[in-house]
Amino acid sequence: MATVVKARAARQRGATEQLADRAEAEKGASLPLGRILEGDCIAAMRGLPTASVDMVFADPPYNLQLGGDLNRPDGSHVDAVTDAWDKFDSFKTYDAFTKGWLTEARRVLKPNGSLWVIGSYHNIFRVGAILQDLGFWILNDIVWRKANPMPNFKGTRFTNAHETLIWASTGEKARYTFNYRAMKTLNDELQMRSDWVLPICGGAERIKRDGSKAHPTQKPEALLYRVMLATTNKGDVVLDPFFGTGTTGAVARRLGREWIGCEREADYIAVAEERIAMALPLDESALTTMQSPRAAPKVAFGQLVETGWIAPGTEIFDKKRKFVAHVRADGSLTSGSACGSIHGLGAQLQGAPSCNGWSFWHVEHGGEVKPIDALRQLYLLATED
Amino acid sequence: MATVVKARAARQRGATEQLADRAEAEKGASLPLGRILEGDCIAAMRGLPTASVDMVFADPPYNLQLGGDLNRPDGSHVDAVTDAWDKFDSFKTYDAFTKGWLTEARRVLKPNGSLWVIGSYHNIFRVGAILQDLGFWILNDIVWRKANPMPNFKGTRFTNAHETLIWASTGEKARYTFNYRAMKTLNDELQMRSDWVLPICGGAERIKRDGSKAHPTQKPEALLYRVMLATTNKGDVVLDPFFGTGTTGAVARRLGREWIGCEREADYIAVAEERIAMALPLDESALTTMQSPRAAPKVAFGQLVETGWIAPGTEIFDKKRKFVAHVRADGSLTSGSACGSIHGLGAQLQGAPSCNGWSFWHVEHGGEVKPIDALRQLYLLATED
DNA sequence: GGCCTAACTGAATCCTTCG
DNA sequence: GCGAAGGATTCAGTTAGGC
Repeated sequence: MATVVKARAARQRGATEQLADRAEAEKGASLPLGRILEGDCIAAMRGLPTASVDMVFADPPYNLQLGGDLNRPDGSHVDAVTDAWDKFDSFKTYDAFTKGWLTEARRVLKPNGSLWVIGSYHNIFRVGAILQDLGFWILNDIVWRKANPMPNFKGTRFTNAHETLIWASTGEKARYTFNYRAMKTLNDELQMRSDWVLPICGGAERIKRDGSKAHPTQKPEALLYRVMLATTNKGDVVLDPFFGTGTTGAVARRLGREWIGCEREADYIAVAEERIAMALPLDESALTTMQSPRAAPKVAFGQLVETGWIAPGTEIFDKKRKFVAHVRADGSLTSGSACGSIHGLGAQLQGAPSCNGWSFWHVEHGGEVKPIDALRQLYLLATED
Repeated sequence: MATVVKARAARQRGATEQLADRAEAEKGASLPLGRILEGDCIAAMRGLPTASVDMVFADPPYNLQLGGDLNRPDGSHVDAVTDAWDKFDSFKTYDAFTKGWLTEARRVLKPNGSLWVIGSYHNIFRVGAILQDLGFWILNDIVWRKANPMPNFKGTRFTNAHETLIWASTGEKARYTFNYRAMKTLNDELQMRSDWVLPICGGAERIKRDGSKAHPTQKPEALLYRVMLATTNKGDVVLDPFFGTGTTGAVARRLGREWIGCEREADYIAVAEERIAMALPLDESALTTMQSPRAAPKVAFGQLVETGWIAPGTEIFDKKRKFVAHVRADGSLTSGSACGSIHGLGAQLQGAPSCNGWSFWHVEHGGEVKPIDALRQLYLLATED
């Protein structure tokens, strides 16, 4: 089904863009898809071609600046992030590091690709400001509201119960991917909001080695699932510069996306490779998602007239029958001295800046009053392959 | 009650600090308490003594950078923030402005005072980075989750459903005020989290002049109420450099805090003065409406799919197995050529006007057939706060 | 007054394609 | 790059008016 959609999309696109597609495919052949590049992520990204990936998901070090040890009220010790990779001398050092990897990420991204970064209040403000300075255009900030956060044991602050993600395109005019309909469906037919309630990663999902957690900041797969479903298409290439134990890779594989990871620590790489090998790709039918009308085949109103679904001369009207118009042979409408397309005349009569004629105009059909969009749906069903 | 706390605090502190308190009290006499300083806030703050206020609450311009007009799907026009005070040439200009007022705020704050700033993704990352650069120490970032945000009318992004507040002390070692007990009580004996669900300011609370809103971005009093209750004591001095229509002043008066405002626009000052004069100190009945109920644990079907409780591709069916469908990656269902949400497809297949998908659809789970609602209950139990 | 429905509103970086 | 035309797009809450 997804291939059908893709083929249809290709048919509707110009020859130039198809050539670009082929060029991309060839470049893709040289991309290290499904591989973890060992070493510093900036160096690793330098080896990737410019404008070659569709999305970057980054979970950089948070620069937590933790003080001494922390104990719970019962005296037990809290296992904090004390790894060397989270240590920076100063904000200046952290900023330079951030600017470095963001610059490479920007180069590697396709013009219509997008960037995701996750962080906490320790680092996210610096990351956000720097990515704006580099020319990224913020589309949303997303709050991951943790269903079960660690409490503040000392009672000195509010429970830190969320993390922040930034979603950004490469620039103001970029045409990024957003699967609006799939998100709306995922959220019980309400628009998906900028605050996401998801549990933290624990239980069976949390990877352990020798009885303790394999990585201190493993993200839940559900988070990556929503990110990828929302802002990539099947077959897209997702790059994660801070791969860790490979959550991005595991979810990408499940969702039929390609992936590339960068990681410095050999231990994490070993865990990630084993983990991704076990991730089961979903089959085609499960991967199909609800499509926006934007992606559906276009039906012009004139087509319904030509094929006899609506006869020329038919009277059509708005829901309250405040306005009445007649259909002409070319699919245009007349109402008194005014005329125009279904959209244009609807807007004109209402004095509105725009109007969706498909839902505005109604017609009597089989004894019932229906919006003309209902006829379009019937037409589509009847002419389906 | 608050005085008791204060007395205890005084007893526990040294003689030097008590002297400092007395010095502060004398300085306080010269502070323009309960007054709105007209003009630019940086200039106004320069007239205030160093280390003289206990808290700064700032709601600076967000630098929204809006494009053209926006209309709702019904054709109505969205009344946007187009005021001159929100216009900046560039990020550089905005940063300089931000650094200017934050520097003065820092000087005016007492060593153990704290700073609050509210913003959106347009500006908050810049504000956060700059205040860190100035030496402020972030204590929490707080997410105001709007119960009723404006939707994204064009379906191009996630609904921007929150704003972010930063709470910071003057430095890492500062002994800031945090009324832990009061917050826990306000939150039904659970620690107050970093995400607050509150309605936007509307209805009777929204101040109008000549039938239209007096200020485009009036904040709800409930927000200020929680901020002040959490991080100031009775009698503390609260400074608001962007006073607007005086929400900070009105809440300060009600809660027995002193306040100082800065505001450039004479129109806003007039509104604020009238408003604060009418604010009744400690209106207990209003207090109850301030306590928002905890976010209703609403779970969308898609969330069960994302979190792996129901895998994409899973077969689900009605009780009599008359209808069978398969789950897709976005939480939609397919059955033959039909597809839709759990509710929509259920209705469609039965030819019914509506259907409760949660009780209609069943799934095999642990060898038993259960309605999917049972899985939702399990999920809720597992992720409960 | 009470109930029902229509109209209105909110810090918003809010379309796409073709000529 | 720009203008014109096609056509896709909303949620929770309050207020006002009709009956």
